[in-house]
Amino acid sequence: MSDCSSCTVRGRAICASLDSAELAELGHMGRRQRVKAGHTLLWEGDDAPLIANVLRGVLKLVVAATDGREQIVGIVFASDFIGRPFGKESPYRVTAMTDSELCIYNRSSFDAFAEAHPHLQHKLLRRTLDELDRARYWMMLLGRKSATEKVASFLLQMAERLPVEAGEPARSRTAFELPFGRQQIADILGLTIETTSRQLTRMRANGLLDLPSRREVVIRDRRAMAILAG
Amino acid sequence: MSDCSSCTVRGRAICASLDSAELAELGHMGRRQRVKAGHTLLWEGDDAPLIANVLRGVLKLVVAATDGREQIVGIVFASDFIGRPFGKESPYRVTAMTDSELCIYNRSSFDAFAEAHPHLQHKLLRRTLDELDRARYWMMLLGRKSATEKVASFLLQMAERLPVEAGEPARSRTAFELPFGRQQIADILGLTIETTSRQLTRMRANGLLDLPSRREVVIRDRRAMAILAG
DNA sequence: CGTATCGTTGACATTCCTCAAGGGATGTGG
DNA sequence: CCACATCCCTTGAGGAATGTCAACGATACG
Repeated sequence: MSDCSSCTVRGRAICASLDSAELAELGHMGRRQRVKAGHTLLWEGDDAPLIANVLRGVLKLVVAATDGREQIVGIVFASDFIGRPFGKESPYRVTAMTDSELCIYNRSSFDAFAEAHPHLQHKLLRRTLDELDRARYWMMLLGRKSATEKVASFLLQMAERLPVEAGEPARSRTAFELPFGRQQIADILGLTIETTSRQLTRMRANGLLDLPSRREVVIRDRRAMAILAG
Repeated sequence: MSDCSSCTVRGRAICASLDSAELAELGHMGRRQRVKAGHTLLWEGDDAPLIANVLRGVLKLVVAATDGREQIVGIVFASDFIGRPFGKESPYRVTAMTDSELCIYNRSSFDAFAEAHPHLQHKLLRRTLDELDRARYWMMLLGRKSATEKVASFLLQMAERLPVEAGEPARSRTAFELPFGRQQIADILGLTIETTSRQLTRMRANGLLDLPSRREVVIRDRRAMAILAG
């Protein structure tokens, strides 16, 4: 992998902190890999031997209870990174939700490289802080919001966070295609698939939404949706 | 504040990464401050003008919904740090739960110092990664566990994380005093105070617990508790 | 066209929350 | 030292929200 300079996420990923010499060095250590939707990269309790940048696709981070109940604890988009730098085992499973393309590094090499490149660590730190804020907001949603509020919050957040395809305005977007099905929405919100489905059906009945196909969503009344989100 | 070398959390806080010259420089920037239980240091939406190390005491990070429902999204113990380095507003309220002692820095000075001291950023990064893992585990608890499982998990985690007083073995501890009341336990677990109380009462009735006083807990059957925790 | 997967809907069960009352500890003033 | 107030916790009864189980419908795919 030598063409980091033409990378699709160059400028957005943590590598943006590197100059071209450093980039060449890092590029030498990494390899590009495609993974199919459904493929699991890292298992819960694994020694987490890899760090990766996401070039394309959407992945989920999953924590499972002993009896199989699952909670999605993070969603990873293009330009985000995956893995647990500095030697701890992965506390969650990482699974691709769509066909994805990654830029993978051996963890120990990556760690060593990071130690030697403070700018990279700085980027990592900022990203991790942002991710922590997001996780904490989500804790409030999981602990304190009703099913309706959860679904409304989820849709609004997806409208903002979902990667924009070719030349749409990012903020005002109101129609989008979710990269996941009902069960996965339920696993994100800490609900059952049935409750999730009923909430969506009701929102459609109330004219807040259109659901043109299984995974497409059109928010018709953003204002009302924001009120529902609590 | 000049006696960082004799600091109670020297060696455990992020400052452990600094040599004595650097420590002196940082010590120059900071000031010690005591805060009373109940005092709020940082408000949700604040510009988060400070970074602090906790020398003593326990603080909570709280996210509130628009209507006042509260979720505790983090608990901060001695040697942990508070605040949002690198310029974002605080997404949560920070309130002392016990009388506490802090070592406070102006954020912009701290940021500048951190930029110049990669070791410090490295420590910050490691801590933030650990905290993120903890937050994500808690997301699973909030989204997928029952009231009983939540309370049991909470007690076990407190037995491990609560600071140890004078010369007790850290791991095997089974009796401890919680630094918070029932309402705050409820706010940590995403439950109501009544449900929390009922769970504790039931565990006591089943011989899993003793509750010698309002805030004291003695785990009598750790094994059974671990099973209840799911 | 048939089959598998996913989503929706309904009936019912359960958990947890809400509202209300009472109990126990702690602190204060008399 | 006692009476009283306050705060926090516990307990109970009833209800609402969500989960469970089951059947059916729709969509995608071979």
